[in-house]
Amino acid sequence: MISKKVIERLIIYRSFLNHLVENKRENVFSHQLAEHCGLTATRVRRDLMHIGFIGNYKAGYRVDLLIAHIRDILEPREGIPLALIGVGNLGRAILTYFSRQNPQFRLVASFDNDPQKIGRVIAGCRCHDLDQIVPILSENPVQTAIITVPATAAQSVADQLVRAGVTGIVNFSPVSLKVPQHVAIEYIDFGLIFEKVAYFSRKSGLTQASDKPIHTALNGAVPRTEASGFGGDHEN
Amino acid sequence: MISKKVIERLIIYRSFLNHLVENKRENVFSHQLAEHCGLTATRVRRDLMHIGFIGNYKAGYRVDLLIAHIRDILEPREGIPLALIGVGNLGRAILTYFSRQNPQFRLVASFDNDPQKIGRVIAGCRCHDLDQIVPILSENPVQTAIITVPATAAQSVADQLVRAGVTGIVNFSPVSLKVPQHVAIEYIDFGLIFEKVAYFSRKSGLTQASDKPIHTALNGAVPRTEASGFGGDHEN
DNA sequence: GAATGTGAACTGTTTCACAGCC
DNA sequence: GGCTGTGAAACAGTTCACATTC
Repeated sequence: MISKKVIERLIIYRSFLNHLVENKRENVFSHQLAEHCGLTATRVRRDLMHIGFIGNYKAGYRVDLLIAHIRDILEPREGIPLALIGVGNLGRAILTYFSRQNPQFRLVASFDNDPQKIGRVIAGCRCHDLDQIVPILSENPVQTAIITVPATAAQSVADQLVRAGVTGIVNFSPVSLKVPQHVAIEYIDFGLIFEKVAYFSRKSGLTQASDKPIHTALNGAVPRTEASGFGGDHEN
Repeated sequence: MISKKVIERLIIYRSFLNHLVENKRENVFSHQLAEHCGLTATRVRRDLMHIGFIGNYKAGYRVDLLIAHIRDILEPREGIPLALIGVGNLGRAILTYFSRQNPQFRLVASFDNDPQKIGRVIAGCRCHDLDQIVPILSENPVQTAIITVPATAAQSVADQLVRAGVTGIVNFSPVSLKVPQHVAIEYIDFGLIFEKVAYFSRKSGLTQASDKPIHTALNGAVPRTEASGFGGDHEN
């Protein structure tokens, strides 16, 4: 079983590798990958060793083969089906992100309890009634769902999702959810993140060149070619 | 120096503790905190020990004292000043989040390069020209900034922020940023997160009750009782 | 010489197990 | 008995150091 951190880095590697392909680069050294992804060369080599990818003593790693190898692990098929619950401001920002970007994901359905939204197509995705999660996801099965409803509704939404067969949840609401053990869950709590970084900002300010590198580097990342960030719905 | 993970959990504890205060609860046991925050009782006790908070053998921990103790560490004053760069869909969602919620944060300024937005007040915050980051943040100093611009612009924005004295960045764009060591940085790459969870969703579906704990719990709480599903959660 | 591949050491985090307290 | 506090063990993740290959 590949750990969460390795999976994260594979995604980051792939992003940079795609970049290299566009530039017609055929090979890459571990230290180049490292440099671009904000890691050490050793860690890169460990990761590649871990997934059983073999390089070449002279030329480093074949870009195309490595991309294929990572693809085999992540199995992205033609599009990862997702469902979004909660079409508020954040939910809409996410919908927009999908409608413009990455064909890598496929938004199957969205849900909300606002009568104004139910039935409408918002950012390219039809919005259904919250109560319809189970029936609709039974017809259009989805393994992964995104929760962007208010904290008070989150647990009940999660329960429905689990009943609908969802096995992975990205939870943007600031509450801890109780889900069965087989369900993977990732928490993105903006308030928590901002406060955490603010804490270390303050410390950095005081300590200056302190004991250790401070970087929190949650996800590390890389020039994802096609993916423009996404706050900006303007320019590029 | 308190580690990132402990800081995260302190924020989570505080959230539940505030809840307890509302319900007039005066004391709390480590296993209750653990239960609610998706952790183990040992880990809670370790954290409290780590920050030097002492409980009572009979009654557990005093809620009010613990809140005060955590507040002293996080120093939230009357409001953490923040700046937002990139008023696209995500940026607006974040602005709305602040204007409705937590007086804990104070959005000092927002920036964008869209002439349609510059000069306007959006979601309660005046939007300035991207080029004005340094002068405006020099007058209204901010230690922490949020980047929600497209990937192509992210590095140049980060450079300006650093020049303006920012020591902490939350980066929503999917690129690795080069910043001086004293700058704390946290990456939130939606695409990466969705794909990661999708990966483990698939694995969970197949493996069922497999080897190891499942929850990815990027930022915090994890509903966990015991060993469950997949390879390790650690760090983030 | 400049890469990769990898055992071994190290660091950070979590859990175990149990002493001490009420 | 059920709680806290904590040394010690276990574990995961990272880095070091170096043998190996071209």
